[in-house]
Amino acid sequence: MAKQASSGSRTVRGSRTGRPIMALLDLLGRRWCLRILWELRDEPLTSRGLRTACDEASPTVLQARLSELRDAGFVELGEGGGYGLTPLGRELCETFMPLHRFAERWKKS
Amino acid sequence: MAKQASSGSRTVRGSRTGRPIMALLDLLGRRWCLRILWELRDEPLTSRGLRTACDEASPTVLQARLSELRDAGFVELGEGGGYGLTPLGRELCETFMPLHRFAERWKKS
DNA sequence: CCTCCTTGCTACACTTACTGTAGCAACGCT
DNA sequence: AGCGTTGCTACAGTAAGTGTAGCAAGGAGG
Repeated sequence: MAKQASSGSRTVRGSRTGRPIMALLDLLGRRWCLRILWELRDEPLTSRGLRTACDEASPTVLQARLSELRDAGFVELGEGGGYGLTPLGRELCETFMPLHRFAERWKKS
Repeated sequence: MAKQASSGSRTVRGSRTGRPIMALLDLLGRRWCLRILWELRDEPLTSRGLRTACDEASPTVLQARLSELRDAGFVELGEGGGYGLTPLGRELCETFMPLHRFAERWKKS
């Protein structure tokens, strides 16, 4: 799995059109990505804490997603350890908050 | 790939907790899922039109995602052909609209 | 009727992505 | 020194996605 060194030119699947929304949809559409952002929504977690929160997902993917999310500038690793959202990441997470309500209504269908 | 017959008990990865938000995050986190919803945002598309819009993604996955999205009640197949969003799906799509703006700002980082 | 084109959809071999388990070096604590 | 964390990685096995080809059904026009 190739890692992006810079956040400038993201080589993401299905979006060589240059439209940033495509790059974002692609990034968010990777496994555990949305979940990670969701679990970090209100407090930083250690890598292992995150793994627990994410239903014991494989550390391989989790680490990969965390790298991608860090490259994207949504997540950062605190000095004393533990992953947390950057201001940008928090902003993105806010966008998803309506999903919670939607999901509750959706269940009842 | 197992299809869910009912939308009642979704057996989705990483969310056997019963929390519908987890099921939703899992569903949306599958490849091309967000993109499909995005491409259908303002008009129905035929299966081939959708494929074109989705950067010539494999029809196998596209068809799989469409089945899942139909089971979830977000997408429907019109009588004269062509996939479109259901009212519920449209509602979900509205939730993502702020992403567009966010993505534009994100690009500039 | 017959061809032609489009519809939704599927088969299948190939490649990539993810899983699950184990384990690493580095740091702090007692 | 001996623990118990931390972030992170290796690697074999399995699941998921890709790419190409092609199906049956339906409509349009000859």
